[in-house]
Amino acid sequence: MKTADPELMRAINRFHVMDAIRRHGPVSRVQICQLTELSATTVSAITAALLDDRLISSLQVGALRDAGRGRPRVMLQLNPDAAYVVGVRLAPDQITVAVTNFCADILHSLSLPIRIDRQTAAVITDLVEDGVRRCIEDADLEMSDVLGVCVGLPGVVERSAGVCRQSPIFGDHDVPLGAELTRRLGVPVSIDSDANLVALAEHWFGQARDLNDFLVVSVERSLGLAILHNGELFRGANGLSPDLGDLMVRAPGNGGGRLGDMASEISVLGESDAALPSGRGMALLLRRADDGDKASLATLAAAGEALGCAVANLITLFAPPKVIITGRAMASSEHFIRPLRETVATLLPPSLADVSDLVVREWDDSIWARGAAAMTLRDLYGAPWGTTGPAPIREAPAPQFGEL
Amino acid sequence: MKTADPELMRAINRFHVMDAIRRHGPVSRVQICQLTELSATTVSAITAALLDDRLISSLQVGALRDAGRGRPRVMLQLNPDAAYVVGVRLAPDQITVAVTNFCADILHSLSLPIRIDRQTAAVITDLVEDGVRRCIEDADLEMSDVLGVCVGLPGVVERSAGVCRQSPIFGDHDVPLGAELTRRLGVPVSIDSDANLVALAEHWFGQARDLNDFLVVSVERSLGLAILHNGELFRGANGLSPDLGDLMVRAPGNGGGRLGDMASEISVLGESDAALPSGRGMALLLRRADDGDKASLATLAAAGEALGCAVANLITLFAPPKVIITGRAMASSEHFIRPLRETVATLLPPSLADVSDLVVREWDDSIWARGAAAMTLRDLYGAPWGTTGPAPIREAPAPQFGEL
DNA sequence: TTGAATTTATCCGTGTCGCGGATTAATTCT
DNA sequence: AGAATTAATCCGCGACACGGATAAATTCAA
Repeated sequence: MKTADPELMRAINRFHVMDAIRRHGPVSRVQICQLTELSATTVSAITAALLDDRLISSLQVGALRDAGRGRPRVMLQLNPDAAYVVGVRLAPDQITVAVTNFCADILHSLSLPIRIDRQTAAVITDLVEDGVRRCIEDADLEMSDVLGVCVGLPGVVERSAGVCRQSPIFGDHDVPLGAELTRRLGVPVSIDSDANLVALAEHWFGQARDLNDFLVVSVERSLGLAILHNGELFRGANGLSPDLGDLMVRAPGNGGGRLGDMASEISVLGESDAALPSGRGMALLLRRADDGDKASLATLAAAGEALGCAVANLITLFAPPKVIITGRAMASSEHFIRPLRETVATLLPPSLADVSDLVVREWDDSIWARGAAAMTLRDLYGAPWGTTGPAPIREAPAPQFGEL
Repeated sequence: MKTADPELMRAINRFHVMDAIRRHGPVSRVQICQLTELSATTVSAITAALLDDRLISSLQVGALRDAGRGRPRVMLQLNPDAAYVVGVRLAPDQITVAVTNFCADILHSLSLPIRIDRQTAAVITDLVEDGVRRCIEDADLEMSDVLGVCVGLPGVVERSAGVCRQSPIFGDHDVPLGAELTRRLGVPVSIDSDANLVALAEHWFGQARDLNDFLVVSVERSLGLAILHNGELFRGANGLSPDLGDLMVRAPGNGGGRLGDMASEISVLGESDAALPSGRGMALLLRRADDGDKASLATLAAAGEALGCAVANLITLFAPPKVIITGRAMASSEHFIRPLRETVATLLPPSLADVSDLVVREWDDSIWARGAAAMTLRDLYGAPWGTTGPAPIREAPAPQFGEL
């Protein structure tokens, strides 16, 4: 851990101010004082520096004429043009690229519907490089305007090393995607699991803005998991993102096995129908279930129960107030979600029965792009040791000891 | 999170110095400079303050006459008498109490072999109070000498609230043990899961001193789990300690269910033999297995496989370099451990095959007592945000002090 | 035995930071 | 137009970390 000096002090407080501005929209200096519990003097100094660095800008008056008597407050906000970042998402059947500004607003996005399932890593890297260059061009920007790129993909990703340990996208293991793309594009490229990006986006912009702990479970071709714990993305010991598909579960009704072979879209479809391109098979299955087809219903229920078992275990471990189930098609089907809910309710120990709220959320393509942006911007905000997210939630503290 | 001011700065650096002294035995100021990367001036100032507070003491010369030319370094160490703390462990069949000094050395300990399984919380509290008072007296101390008490017990414990949510010890749920004992004893009493105490002890004193990530799985009457992640004890969202027994697993061979009903000593014995007092039943079972009794072997193997399944999932999530299996009797039987190892090896995804080293460690009664002491002393060290444990991970081996 | 060399620990001056109180700035109300 | 009010900045203070100079305590060599 870093040793404390005035510089660190400043970095910490500067981060607090940035974070307050990001979270609470256009905000005045006095409000920042209250939010951060810093003195007016300090806030003034820090905001001056931030304005000087053009990371924030002051909103010209004329807007908020809030009934106040004295000198009007000048509102500060993130400067949208302080930096641009690119988010890339690799899914089995498409590559999506988006450029965002410093507020993580999407300026331009681009979707390449290509089946990259079993392409070689080299081909995929080519496609990503071209997509990024094209998207930047279409957004009327230069490569030099871009501060960083973040690539999200399913599987086990070691962010700190920039290596994809294992993914349904790549045939190979240990693909050094980050370094290779950094070399080709000439800007820093980080990679992360797609679930992590969604979790960060939910935390910064979505329905988990006021939560420091929640899970995101993504159900698509493969299963993704992200854990936000204590306001930070949880990573394994080596910075590994955990992979939900590799958990072993036992569903109440049937046998057990690798979760990814029981509850992902790919496994569900394999059982009932040949996989048709781009979600047609799933749509078919869901329609059949809606029509009351026993086999389809059973298939979905089995998947839901298997995933429910894993979710129950995760709740037992992390006790998150909220679990967000997300994904494209299957995740929003009641035939899948109801068994999932019931399984969770059955398996959870009584002491944890009510801690978690399980919600379903369909995502649009923009959410992960904003997550990718946020992931890159986090560094620019200068977070000294990571903490991001909402205001601290303080319980009654543990018993303190008097001074000796 | 706290806002940064000079006071916090000092607290951080002060903690670093304390931590360096604790970890690297008697140590000179120059060495502390290297360890903490603080300037000599700062170290001097902080150590002076610590000496003034009598938290550390300078070792008189005469010892280390290390062949050096100049002014000899004066060694600093924790002052053993800076504070005394009491550790209590509640197990189903005994209460153990120990008093330690500031170095977590045990001064006196006391064991009450009482079956407290289904006693009322009030009775247990009485027993603990008496035991603590008695032990302090036997150690020739006064209550006022004692800085704090930490109680470790199996089950789900919410340390920050001082509440035992659920435990095999108590019939009731949500026992506010911490507050009640604090009131009765007049000193701060914290509570935690016994597994957490063992984990902290391993981290401070045991075989995980150089690790920032590891798991402790305790196999006794019930199952305990502690997770040390990023140098800190992992707790669920509300400060809940996770409970291993509540995980649902599926063992490869047989069916599945709640892990606590499949792999704990109590469950194993229930299947094969009536529980005899204080481990006799387990000894019998193990002897039978050694003699080749098929049923006993199968019972142990089933338990090992069930636990192995859970451990595999935990490794998938946390990717810890080390997993420590601990406990009294069963945990050290090869008939239990071998199936466990094999199950883990089978279930672990290939990408994680070699990340974790699974070791077995029998614990003596002292280890958890030192853990309880450490848990209480941590606060006194003034850790501003928790970080405890070994030296920062360094590529090059720790610098030697001979030269310079 | 005594002075040079050497290593350790402290002292002093400087710069940065956050903070509280006074001061200036920009409004609205009367 | 002046008083009241609220926002932001300025000024002086104390705490801290740091680098370089200084004092302290020892060994080595003559």
